[in-house]
Amino acid sequence: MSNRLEAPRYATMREVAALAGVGVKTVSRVLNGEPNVSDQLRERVNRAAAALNYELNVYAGGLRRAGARTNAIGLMLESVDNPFSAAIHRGVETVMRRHSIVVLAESFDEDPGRERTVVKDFLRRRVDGLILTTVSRDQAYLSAEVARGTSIVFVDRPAVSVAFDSVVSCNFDGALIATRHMLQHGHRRLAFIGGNQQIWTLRERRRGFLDELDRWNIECPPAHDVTGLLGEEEARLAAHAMLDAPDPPTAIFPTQNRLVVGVVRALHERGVQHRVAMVGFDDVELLDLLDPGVTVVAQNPHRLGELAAERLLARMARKPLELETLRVPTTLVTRGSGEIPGPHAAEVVNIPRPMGKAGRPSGA
Amino acid sequence: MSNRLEAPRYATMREVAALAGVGVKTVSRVLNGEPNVSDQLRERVNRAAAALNYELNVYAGGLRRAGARTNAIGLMLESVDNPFSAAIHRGVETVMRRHSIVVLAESFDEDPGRERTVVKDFLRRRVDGLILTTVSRDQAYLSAEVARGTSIVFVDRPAVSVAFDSVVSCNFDGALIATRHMLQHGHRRLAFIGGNQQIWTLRERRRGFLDELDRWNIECPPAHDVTGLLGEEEARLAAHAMLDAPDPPTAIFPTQNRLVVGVVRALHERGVQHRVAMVGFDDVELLDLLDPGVTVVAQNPHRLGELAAERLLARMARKPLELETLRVPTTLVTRGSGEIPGPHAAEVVNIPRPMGKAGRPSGA
DNA sequence: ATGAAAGCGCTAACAG
DNA sequence: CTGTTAGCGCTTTCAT
Repeated sequence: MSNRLEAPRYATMREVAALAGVGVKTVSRVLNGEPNVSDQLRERVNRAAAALNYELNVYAGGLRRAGARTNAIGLMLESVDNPFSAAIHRGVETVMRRHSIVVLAESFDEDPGRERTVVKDFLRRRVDGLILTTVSRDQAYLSAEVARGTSIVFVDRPAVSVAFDSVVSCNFDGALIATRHMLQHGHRRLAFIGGNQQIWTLRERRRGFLDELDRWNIECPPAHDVTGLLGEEEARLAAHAMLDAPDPPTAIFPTQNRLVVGVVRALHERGVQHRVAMVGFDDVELLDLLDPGVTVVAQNPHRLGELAAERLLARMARKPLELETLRVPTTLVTRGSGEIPGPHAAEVVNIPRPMGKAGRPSGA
Repeated sequence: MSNRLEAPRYATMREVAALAGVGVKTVSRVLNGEPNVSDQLRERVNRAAAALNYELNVYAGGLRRAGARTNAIGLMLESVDNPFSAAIHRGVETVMRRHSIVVLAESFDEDPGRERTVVKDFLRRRVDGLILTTVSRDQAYLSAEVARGTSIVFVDRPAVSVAFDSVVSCNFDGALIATRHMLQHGHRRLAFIGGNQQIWTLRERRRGFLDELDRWNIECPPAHDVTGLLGEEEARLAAHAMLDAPDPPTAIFPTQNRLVVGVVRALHERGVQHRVAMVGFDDVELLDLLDPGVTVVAQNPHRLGELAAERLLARMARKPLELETLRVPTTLVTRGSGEIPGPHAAEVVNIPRPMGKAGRPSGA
């Protein structure tokens, strides 16, 4: 007696064919916009489909179709919720939409365990390609995919153990420029504030920081080289701790959007935002309206997403391309906090030339 | 001679069965964790599957399985890129992950045309349910889905023409409280800054604003009741225009995250952020660190997402539930900008009691 | 405990 | 131009 259906009931092509009084293949032709159907039948089929509220089943079709494409790709991000990830997501979506490809996005929260689960899930859904941000040191679990011919592009962080295309920001360069900027403004006691050392971007940024200090023959004491911070709150506390300790830094370099916010908070809480300089890595909305405005090295996550998507499409089309790591430039955006003069501001003209180790002239 | 495959090549169950020397059904049993397989065969199958790098094809299975579920839901958002939408997305994902359900998120950019495309796309992929944010006045295109038994929940904005469950914020209440807050601080010339009037949330917020003004017997001149603004930049310009005109508002009420940022910018550009009051609708990161801090009515988009997801799961499970609109409270967060005293601050005790029209005592 | 056969909804490959 | 048949990869059904 009960008419309650346990699951939504979709009409089938066979039912549409029956109602229209035609063969199934004719229905398939009409609904897929194929040629060789008379206007009359076309009309009848459309009418029947509408009457039955028919919707094509893309997966049933794909099953039979040669080289079965699902017209879906998998996108693994740190978190769909993080503005940086979300911008990548939008960039990917924008490009994929032009090709009627759907984006399956999943957060993996920097958890290597979840990383495998998510990828496995994508594969079981037979996505046509993968765009991945990862933390795993060991990406051997992907080598099977290489053999199979799955198209994969890494975004934000390059692949480690296997050779895939990658699209990344110029992390090293950005960090180096930020560091030089602080040095040129007379700072010598700089502090590095960073996240998980497992993450490639962090290591690159730290390398840029230390390299530049090295060129200036400056040591960074361990107390001013803090990594492993998990978020805004930890960065805030770390900044407070540093500034409470003897010989505090005169300039701070937080190297991730969440950490930038944490450090800004600490400086404002102590009311030293006009005395202690800072340059952040990653731009965050409203940073320009703070007093002082916060100088940052800005990335272009939307562009990262677009490029990764375009690269993936090329791979999926089996274009013969060399393996490549595309690098998206970073930009120093000066707003005040990074231009607060340090104790050595007067000596600026006398600093070692920032080129080559130990002050050697470039090209020597 | 060429071995280059045009598409990734996945091993089939049949191949695994052949290699393991068993029947296909046995492979199916093992790989789906079904009982009634001897340890010996189980072991052999797993070995063969690993050797062939086999991955289950969820869609092929679902085709035959009764009540075929895809374990995917469709989530339509304004933009995956908008922090508000992204927080909803994360809330939905968090809940769905616990049920091994994947979220297919798509941006529709407040475009009614795209709205239909996206929903159609979801249906063709046979998602198990839909969580939708919409602009369309006419949602008749969904009535077919009701008939079919598709589970649908609306989030952020309720369904208009058809009866579905909805999960929304207390927009009216929030706007009313924000308005009262400004009035109680001595402001009488308030300005409303809003987006697309098509959008329900905007209309609710405007209604809350005008209702409260009405209780205080205050008129809002058309020049101070601006809607249809498309983003940060338009809001910024609108605020500038208002403040340039005669009889400028002494307090401004931008009613959306993008618009809040635009107005804040305008106030800072003119250097009047300490003279002109403002209360925003929607919280935005770093608003608390501005000078003055920006008072807002905060929503809880993550919670909206969680509730919508839970409701959808209940619907998908065919639980017998009444149609319902769940309301998530909004919170006034005072930070300074909303507490700037207005010209009538001294009269605060003499204002009409803010209850009932025309100052009538409540309950009369 | 195991597997052969049928069939999910669709399209490829052929007839007519 | 139109329709029939087979079969995509899997699970159901039902023997063994």
